[in-house]
Amino acid sequence: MTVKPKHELSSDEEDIPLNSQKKRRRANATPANGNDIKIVKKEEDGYDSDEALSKVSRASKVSKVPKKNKSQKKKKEVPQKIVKEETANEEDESRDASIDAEDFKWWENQNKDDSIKWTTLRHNGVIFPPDYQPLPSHIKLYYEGTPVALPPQAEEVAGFFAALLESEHAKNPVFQKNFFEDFLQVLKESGGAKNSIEIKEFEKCDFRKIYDYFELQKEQKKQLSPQEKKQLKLEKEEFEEPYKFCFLDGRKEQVGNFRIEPPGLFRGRGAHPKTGRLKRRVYPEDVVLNLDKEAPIPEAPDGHKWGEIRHDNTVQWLAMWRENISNSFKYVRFAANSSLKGISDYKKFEKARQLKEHIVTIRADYRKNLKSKVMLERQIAVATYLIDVFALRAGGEKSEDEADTVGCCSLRYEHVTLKPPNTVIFDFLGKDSIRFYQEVEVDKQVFKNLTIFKKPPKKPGHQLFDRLDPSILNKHLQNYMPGLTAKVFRTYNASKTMQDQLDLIPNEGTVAEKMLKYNAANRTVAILCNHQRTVTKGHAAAVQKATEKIEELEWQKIRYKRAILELDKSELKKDPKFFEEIEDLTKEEEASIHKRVIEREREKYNKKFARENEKRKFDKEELLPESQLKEWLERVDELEEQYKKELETGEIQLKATLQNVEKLRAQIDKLDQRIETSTIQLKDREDNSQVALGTSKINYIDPRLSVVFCKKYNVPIEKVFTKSLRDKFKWAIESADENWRF
DNA sequence: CGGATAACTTAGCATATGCCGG
DNA sequence: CCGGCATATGCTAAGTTATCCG
Repeated sequence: MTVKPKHELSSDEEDIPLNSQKKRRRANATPANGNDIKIVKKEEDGYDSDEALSKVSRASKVSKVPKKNKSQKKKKEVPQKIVKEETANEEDESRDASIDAEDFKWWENQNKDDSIKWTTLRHNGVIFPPDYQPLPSHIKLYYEGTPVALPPQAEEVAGFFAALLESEHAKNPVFQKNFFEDFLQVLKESGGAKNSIEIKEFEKCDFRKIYDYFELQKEQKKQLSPQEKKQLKLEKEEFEEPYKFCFLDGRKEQVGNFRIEPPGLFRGRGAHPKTGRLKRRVYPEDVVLNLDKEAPIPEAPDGHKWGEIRHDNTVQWLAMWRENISNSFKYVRFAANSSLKGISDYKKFEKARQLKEHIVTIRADYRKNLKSKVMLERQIAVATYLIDVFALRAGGEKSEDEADTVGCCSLRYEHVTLKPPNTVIFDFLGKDSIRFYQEVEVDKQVFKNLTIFKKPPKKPGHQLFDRLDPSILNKHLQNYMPGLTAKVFRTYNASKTMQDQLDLIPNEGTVAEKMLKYNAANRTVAILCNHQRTVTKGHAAAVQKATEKIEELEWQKIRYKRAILELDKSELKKDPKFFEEIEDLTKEEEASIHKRVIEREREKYNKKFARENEKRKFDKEELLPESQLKEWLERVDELEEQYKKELETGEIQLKATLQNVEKLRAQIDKLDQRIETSTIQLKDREDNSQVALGTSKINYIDPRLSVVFCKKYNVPIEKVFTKSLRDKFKWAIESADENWRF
C-alpha cells in the first residue's frame, strides 16, 4: 500500500518546466504555474497521499500489450467465389451486386491479419464534374452598375458566389473577403475583364442578375414534365452505372463517392479562417488511381492523363486527389455496404465490447490517479474521466488556419467554469463548431484537480491539460487493452447506454408505441454524444400550428360537452368532473379560436378555387365562375355568424345526427384520442428538434442492439433501419439472435 | 521522439424523396 | 389525390489515430 513507485522518488521528467514543453497555439504558451510542485503538498488539495500511492502499484499490474497483435487467431479464409466480370446480361447490374454481397458472408468467418485489404481491385475510375458552361451573354456581374465582361474562368468563380447570395455564407465578412481575394486572383490570371472594367471593391459588385438566372434555371428544371424528369434521371443513372461498382477480390462491390468534388467556394463550418476560398477544379492529372497490378487502367477523360496509378493493397481507397484548401487528401472509397467497411465497423463494435472487460479497472485506476503525485498522471486521470463520463472527444491540436474548436485534451482555461463545491460548466465549441454546453456535478477530486489545472498564472487562452495530448493519452490507454483509444469510449458508452435504455422498455403496446420508446432510447444516446442539428426554419411555425390544432380539438370537445348539457341538464349531476373543463375556455380564447378556424376555412376555399381553375386552365376546360367562390365563402360567413351567436348565447348548434348524448360522448372520446396522439407527437417533435438521432444510429450504437430489439419485440426491422442502413448493417441483421447482448 | 501526414471515421447541412393526413 | 412536411440520402467538412520520417 505504501510502496513508493520509483519514478516518483526521483526528480522525473514530470517536473521539467512547462515552457519547454511543445509550444501551444492560441496566444500564450502555457505558463509554468508551479502546479507540478505544489501538487504534491498535502495542504494544496488535501488528498491522502497514502491512498494516492496505492494506485500506482495497481497500475503496474496492468499488463503491457504488444503494439501490433499479430498473434490473433488466424481462421481459415473463406474460399472466395470468383465472379465473372462480364455478366452475360447486364440489364440488372444492381441485382447481381446484391446477390454477390449475399454470397460473401464475411462475418461468418472472421479472419486474419488485416493489413492486406485485397488481392485484386478493379474499377472504372471516377466521374469528373462537367466543364464550366458560360452564362448567356445578357447575364453579367455588375460593377458600380456597369455589366462586366468576365473571362469564363472568372465568371465561374463569380457564379459560385452568386449561387450563395441568399445564404448565410454570403453575409459572412470572412467568406466575402476570401472569396473576393481568390476571385480577383483568377480574374487577373485570366486576363481581366474584357471591357476593361477594373474590379476593386467587393461592395461594388452586384451578383443579383447571376443569382436570378440560377433561380430561374432551378425553376425551369422543376417545371419539367414528370416524363422528362424521369428521362433525365434514367440518363444520369446509365451514365453513373460503370462507376457505381468495382471488383474487390472478384466480388462486385459498391463504390461510395465516385464523383470528384466539383469546384466551388469552400464552406467551412463555424468561424473557419479559410471559408469562402476557391476550391479549385480537380483534373485527371491530380488524381491517383489505386488498382491491382493486372487491372485494366480506366481511360482518362479526353486528352487527359491520370496523375498516377498505384497498386497499394494495404489501403481501402480507389482514388484520391489533393485538395487545395488545407492541402489534404480526398478519397474515393467503398460504399458503407461494402465488405471492407462492414468488417471495419464490426471490428469497431467488437473493440468497444472488449472494453467491457477492462472498464472497471480503468475506472478504478483513474479514480485513484486523480490523486497521483505526478501531474501527468493526474491530467490523464481527469481527461479519462471526462471522456468516459461526458463522452468528450480526444481533442487534438489544431492549426491556426482552422476553426477554433476543441475536445478534451485541447480544452482551455475559458472553456471550464468551476462552481464550488463541485459543479462544472463546460462551454466550448466542439467538432463542426457545435457548442458543447453542460452544467454538471463532477467527482469532488475531479473538481479539485480542475481547480489546480486552472491555477494562476494560468489564464484564458491557456491549456487546461498542459501535459497532455491525444497521443499520450492513447498510449496510456493501450496499456489496458490493445487498440484502446479515446474514441472507443464514445462507442462503448453510446452502445452501453442504448442497451440499458432498451432493457427498460416493456414488451407491450403497438409497434408505434414501441418505436416511440426506441427513439427515446436513441435520443438519450444522441444527447450523450451531443449530436445536434439546427432547428429547421419552419420549426417554430410548425409547433405553433400543431399547438393551435390541439387547442381547436379541445374547443370542439368543449362544444360537444356544452351540447350534451343542452340536451340533458341532468348529465351534469351524474358526472360534474366531466364538464369541468367547459369553464377552462375564456370568451377571449374562444373568440380567437373562432377567428382562426374561420380564417383557415376561407383560405381553404380560396386555394381550392385557385387550384381547381389552374387545373381547368391546363386541361383547357371551362373555368369555375367567381360566383362559385362567392357561394363557398358565404357558407363560411354563415359559419362565422353561427360561432358568433354561440359565443354570445352559449348555445351550440349541431347537425341533426349529433343531437344525441351517446353520439356526442363517442365524438368526445375520439377527440380525446386525437388530442393525446397529437400531444405526444408534438412533444416528440419538440424533443427532437435540436437533436440529431442519425449520427449515433449510424456510427455509435451497435446495430445488433437494434436487431435484437426488433426480434424480441416483433418490430419490423424497416422501422429502425432505412434501406441503406439495412444494407450497411446486413452483418448485424443476419448474425444477431434475440439473446445477443452488447 | 515529435511533428507531419495519410487514411480512416464521424459529422451536420442541403437537397431529393416519399409518405401521411386533410 | 395532393401538398406539405418529415425523412432519407448525398455531399463534403472535420474529426481521430497510426505511421512515417528526420
